[in-house]
Amino acid sequence: MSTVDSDIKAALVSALKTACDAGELPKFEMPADIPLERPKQDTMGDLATPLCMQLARMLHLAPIVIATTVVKHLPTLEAIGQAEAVKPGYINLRYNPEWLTRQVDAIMAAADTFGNCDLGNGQRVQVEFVSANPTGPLHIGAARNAVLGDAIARVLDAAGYAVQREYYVNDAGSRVRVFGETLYARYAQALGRDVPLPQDGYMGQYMADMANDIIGQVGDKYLQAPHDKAVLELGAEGLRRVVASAEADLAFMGIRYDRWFSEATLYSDGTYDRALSILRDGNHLEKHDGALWFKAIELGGGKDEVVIRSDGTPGYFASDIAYHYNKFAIRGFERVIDVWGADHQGHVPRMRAMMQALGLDPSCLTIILYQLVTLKRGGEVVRLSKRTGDIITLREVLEEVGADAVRFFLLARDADSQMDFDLDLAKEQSEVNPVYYVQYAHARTSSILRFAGDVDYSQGDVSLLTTEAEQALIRRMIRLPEVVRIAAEHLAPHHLAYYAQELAASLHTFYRDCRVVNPEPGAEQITLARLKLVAACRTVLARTLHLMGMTAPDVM
RNA sequence: GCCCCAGUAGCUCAGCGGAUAGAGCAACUGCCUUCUAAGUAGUGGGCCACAGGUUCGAGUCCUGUCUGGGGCGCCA
Repeated sequence: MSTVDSDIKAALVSALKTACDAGELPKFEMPADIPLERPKQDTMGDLATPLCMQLARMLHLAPIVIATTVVKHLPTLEAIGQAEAVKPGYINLRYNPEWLTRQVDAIMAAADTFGNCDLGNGQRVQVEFVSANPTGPLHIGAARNAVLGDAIARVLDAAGYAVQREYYVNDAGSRVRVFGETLYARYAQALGRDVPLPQDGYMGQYMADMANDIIGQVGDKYLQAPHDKAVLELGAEGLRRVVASAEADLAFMGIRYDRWFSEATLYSDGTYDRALSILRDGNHLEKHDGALWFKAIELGGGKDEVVIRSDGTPGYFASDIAYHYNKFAIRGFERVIDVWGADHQGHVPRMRAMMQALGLDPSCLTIILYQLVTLKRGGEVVRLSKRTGDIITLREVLEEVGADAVRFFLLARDADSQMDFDLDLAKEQSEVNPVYYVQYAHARTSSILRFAGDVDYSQGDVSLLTTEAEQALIRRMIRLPEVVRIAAEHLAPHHLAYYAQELAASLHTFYRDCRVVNPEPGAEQITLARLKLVAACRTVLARTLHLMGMTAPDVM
């Protein structure tokens, strides 16, 4: 489908050359890329190129003169029915209606693969997302990360990349120790011991709940063990539970990972030592103030960063070094995408410096930063404090508003855009909620096909689809490949949300203007053609929804 | 103080250097004996924060200013 664009570009180049050879245009160097865009208004056509305005200066000719000449020599193309040179110097192109309607058959043939492209060429890319500290249930802040990361993975998959989804489990840091201490304290308290919570411990009620749960299963055996051993084992047990609950929460919104990667293994399998020795050999490490530092400044990393603290324990950055060394040098990913909240934005320059110091290409690592979400309820900001344990969990929100609504709302904005997430609005099942608007369109197509019964419309003649509404709908449908391509190139799945609404709008307009199942005599053929159109549209809607990780309901 | 992100219709936001800047909601006016009205047609609404610059062409790129958010820990 996207070959149409390249055919058009080739045809434009060919027209330019013909005009040159005929002496109608002066000789000049062909531009490397031919710009092709969607006109702002439908009346202008389906595609347009401002090419001639760019050439005007070089050729010392008015853009409109060049455009007229190019149009004159434009070879005929199957997809293009009309080419026109207009005012400032655009060439506007209009699809050939017969070609357009044939795309319905093409979509039916492509089915679930419609919209895919081979942009990625099978390149191995890893998307690492969420990766929240496993010290408590996922809270709502993780939702945007989850939705964004998963949609990026889905889009890249559709764009022909070999995608691996990964969750990085921070099971090695000092916070895990504190987590174990907290759990131990709650455990002991529940068994009647007066053990204080650690400084900086986790205050949430969930820790006490977890302690009780563990007691229910294994009793007081950890009280018998030596303190350090108990903390360690209890911490590990708690961690297992927290990770399992994260996995369950994410699965609840349709997100599955290929791998849950343990930070601790970086230290046990030698990766950490290897990565660090590379930095040492490259003279990127320096000891002062009792700590070992990564010299990021000299590589443009903003500020130097502690690798090993003065107490001898490795900091989070030590793990990051080893982890990214593992991703590229050991597992061989050609490209890695990390999805981070904007509050980690200061680390990005250091990550680039680190890549360089490890002898890796910094451009192979893309860090997607998303702005933080303000949670609202009926227009009121909902304040959260993780410190006091006063959190809103992802699970609560999923159960309250539903996974589809959470996904759509958090996906419908550019990652760079700060946004409010209004729980009451997301929950509202009315016209103010675009989630239902889009899903309703899909349900409507299903409903029409249901109503039609067992009719075999596979031989429907799509060339009968000549009305404005029918053709407008097809125009929208065939845009999906382009939307996927753009979303993949920019790692910006929000384009899907806008496209979904446009496609739904076209379907609804078509529904109003065109009776599909028409029992009147003589309407048999148009009924079959329209049923095929509806089926194709249903495919495109479902595909779009699935790329966003949403369900496509048949009944609403 | 320095760094990052944003500032576009009353509100929430799209807008891959190109044409008369778009969508949803809100407001107003219409449309259900018809396959789902969770729908649809129309109207009004804009110095694209501000000031310079680059360009044939700037909401889009550059510089500065203002406003909002985030960051600048031997936390992650």
